[in-house]
Amino acid sequence: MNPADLSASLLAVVTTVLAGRGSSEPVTIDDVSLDRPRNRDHGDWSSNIAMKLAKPLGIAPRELAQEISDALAAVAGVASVEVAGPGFINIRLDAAAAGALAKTIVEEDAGYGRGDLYQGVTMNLEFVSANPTGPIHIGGVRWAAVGDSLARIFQSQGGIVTREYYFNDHGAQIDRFARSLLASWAGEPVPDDGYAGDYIAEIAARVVEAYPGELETVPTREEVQEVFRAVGVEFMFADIKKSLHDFGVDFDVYFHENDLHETGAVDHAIERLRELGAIYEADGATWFRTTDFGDDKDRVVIKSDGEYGYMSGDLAYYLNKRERGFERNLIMLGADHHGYVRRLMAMTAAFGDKPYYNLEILIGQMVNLLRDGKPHRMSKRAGTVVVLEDLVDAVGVDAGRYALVRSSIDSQIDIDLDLWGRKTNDNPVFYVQYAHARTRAVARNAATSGVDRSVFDAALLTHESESQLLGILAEFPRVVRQAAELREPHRIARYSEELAGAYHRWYDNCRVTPLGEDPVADVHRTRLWLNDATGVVLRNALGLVGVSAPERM
RNA sequence: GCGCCCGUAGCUCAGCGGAUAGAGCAAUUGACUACGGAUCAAUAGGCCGGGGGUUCAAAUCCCUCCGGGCGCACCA
Repeated sequence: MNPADLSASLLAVVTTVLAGRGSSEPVTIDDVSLDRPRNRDHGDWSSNIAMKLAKPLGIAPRELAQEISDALAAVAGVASVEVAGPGFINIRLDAAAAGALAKTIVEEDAGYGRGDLYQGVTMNLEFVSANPTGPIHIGGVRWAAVGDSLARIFQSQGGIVTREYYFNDHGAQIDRFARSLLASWAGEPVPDDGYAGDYIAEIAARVVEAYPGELETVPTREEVQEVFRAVGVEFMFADIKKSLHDFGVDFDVYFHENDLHETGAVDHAIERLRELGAIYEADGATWFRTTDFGDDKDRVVIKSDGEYGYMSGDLAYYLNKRERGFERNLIMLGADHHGYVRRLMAMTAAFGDKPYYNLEILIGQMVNLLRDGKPHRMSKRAGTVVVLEDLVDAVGVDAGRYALVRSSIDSQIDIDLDLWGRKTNDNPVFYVQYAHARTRAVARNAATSGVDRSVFDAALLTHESESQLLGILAEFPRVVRQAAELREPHRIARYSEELAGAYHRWYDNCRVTPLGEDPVADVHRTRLWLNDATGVVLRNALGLVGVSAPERM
């Protein structure tokens, strides 16, 4: 008896009760929501369906609740049902029905928690997309952790996911980068609009190293700058890729903006909009009438000097993704880009697509890194650069990813490098990882002591801490689904902490291996199933946030 | 001025209409000749920024004010 079964039973009961009252009120599985009450006195599961339906039916909530309750009590696996408060229906399962889940989980193993929310849906997740003009700053790193986790979650819901990195090798920022490299090489000061930072000198030196003694022979300064541009970008980009890879994030597609221009995709996109009547000329420029689709001002796509406006690349890129067959396109940006949402949604609508469906923009708030309680400034342009490697050096991949993924992207977060670098119990990631390592240690001890999984009798899982643990294990598939629907990986992380806590409490109360000379009994064998089930779910949960589940720590 | 996000325990943060608002850390007190003490048990700590409204029920939804962060180009 898992929550889905119980929901189905409840729905059947409610439908019958309503029919008996001559009501044709339509009720679906989504209406009969079941909650796990905080307070254990309120049962294993609780439903507010009676309070929701009472009003339209004109019945007293408690009266309706009682009727549903009486019918539900007869369902197999349900130990008791009572009506409480204003009309809550509190359900208690018998131990065997609740405990059966432990076996199910062990058998489903990596499959437990998967769902079919996005079965067969093609999804493109674009994130990080930092320009190769410097190291990735912490905002990009947040998305590396969260975006990759989202990808894993969508995949676990059957989505066909492409992780994509859009990189701008076309615009003026790259020009500035190239000029900065050139200036560094020539021993000149940083150009006014150039990039500072030690990495510029480093990259310049590597370019020189790649062409020993040759740069001096290049006739014009422009040509030298071209070398720095082409080779410098390549080096920078290779560094970025490697940093991300070391962080456990690999992309399926690295998309170059240049390709859009070279293949004429930009003109193609503008022509398409022109056919749709969304383009006009004014003040010598070409405009996209985004205000027809909810934007607050129209946007330039070809400037009066003949150059493409910034948005033209976005138009072409979006069309390109659609032409590549992606149904759902998600773009993850920092809070400093939230102003783009409206115009991109206008674009989506102008192309005849569905805003917030075919295209979604996720906005992540800023991250502050603290060291010794003092903020680190993060800007490629300023001297103090905090890069992915710094984070990994300070706290490691697991703690870094976990710290970034355990908070809602709507919240600005402060990450204390000292705290997250600590390998002690004030670091939540270790609390969870330790719980997993402990399930493995218990399993090893069980094997040594002759406890195996040859017997499973769920009715023996009667301890309060076992019922708590089972309740939390049962919730995992819903948590994953919800994380997918809401694009909120932090729910998985928080869930894993809750599960780890319940496991530690269970461990404290219920032994898997018998004490001393006590004989191995069925209760020990059955508990081993529960222990292993917890290990499976912790591993699956950590996997979804890209954090390792160690066998030992 | 307009727009997006945030304001919950000392700190970092959960809580997409439900019952007595939670976790971790920090504080205080306990538990190891018991499967790993990186653990557990207990205590203490809150006008959920203020004020209105909707609802049987609001931290949650709506309005408004205050406070903080980030944006509002023919720059990318």
